[in-house]
Amino acid sequence: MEAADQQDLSLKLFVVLSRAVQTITKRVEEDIKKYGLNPTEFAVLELLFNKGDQPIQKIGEKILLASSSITYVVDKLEKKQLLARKPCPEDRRVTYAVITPEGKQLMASIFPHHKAAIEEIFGGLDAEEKELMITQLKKLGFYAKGL
Amino acid sequence: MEAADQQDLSLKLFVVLSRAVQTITKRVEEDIKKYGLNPTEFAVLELLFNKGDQPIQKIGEKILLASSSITYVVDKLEKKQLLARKPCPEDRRVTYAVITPEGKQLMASIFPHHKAAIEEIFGGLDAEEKELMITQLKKLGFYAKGL
DNA sequence: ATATAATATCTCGATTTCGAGATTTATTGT
DNA sequence: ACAATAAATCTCGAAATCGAGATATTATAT
Repeated sequence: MEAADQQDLSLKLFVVLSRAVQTITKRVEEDIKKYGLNPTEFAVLELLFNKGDQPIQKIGEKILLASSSITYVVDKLEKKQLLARKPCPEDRRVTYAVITPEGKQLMASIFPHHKAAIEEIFGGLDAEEKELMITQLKKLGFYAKGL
Repeated sequence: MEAADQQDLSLKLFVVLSRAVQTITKRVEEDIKKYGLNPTEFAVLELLFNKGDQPIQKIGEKILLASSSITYVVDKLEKKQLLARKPCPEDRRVTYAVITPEGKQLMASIFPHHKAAIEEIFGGLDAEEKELMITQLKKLGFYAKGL
């Protein structure tokens, strides 16, 4: 194949990928908004809910957010009483974000609906197609990351 | 397959998809930043460069940006002399965004590098795999949009 | 013909995110 | 032990985006 055609194919994939993700993300955000949270707040709570308490620093790494942004989101969730800050005794530079009982309760009531919503949004593909896409996306992401 | 497993699979696909796109987007944005533009500015200029002059309204539809945000971006590009506003004589509600010679020159010098950068970023898949992924993503996006 | 609807753009205030740099604490090298 | 370096968090100002609503113009329905 010509090099120019290859480039056009990659460009097209990039466009289609961006479009699909924008559409899907919009749907997911609509779903999350129903629960009174924005996507970032939800991501933080989901992390704490499913993976346990985290140093504030780690949250930023996991959900790819700048440290200053994390401070902002954690402040908001703290005001909403959905999480609390807890100083780390071993390393006094570190502060843990700890999900509160209210936060747990909220997530426990939200998460099943959230999963069902995503299942619906991804209904365009069957199980086998999803498996394959996961494999291919991992390959793609892995390669892009290593550049 | 159990319904719960299906949900887990969709959730996993959502996570992998989001991650891959975040990684890829970050690479592409790094590339664009080199040219002194942010992703939105680039998207607007690319649209005008490749598809010709557009009513401001249309730009928002194409790149999925709120009208107030379009005004902001067009203002910035106008200040940079990369585009100009031109009133539409037939419909006086409409203002066209018109790429300037400087804008064209910039895009002409940027676009080949941009395409090459994307080709490199998507190097993890061969042509056949890209074709398939395009097909599947379209299916996914089409379905999600129709919900 | 005229009132009503719709459309295109813009303004304004609020939200979210970022980057640079400050502060505090821990680790490392000498 | 001490200085230099690294790490975690926060503050601050700027940038980008949004939604609600204002304004001007066009289209529609009576």
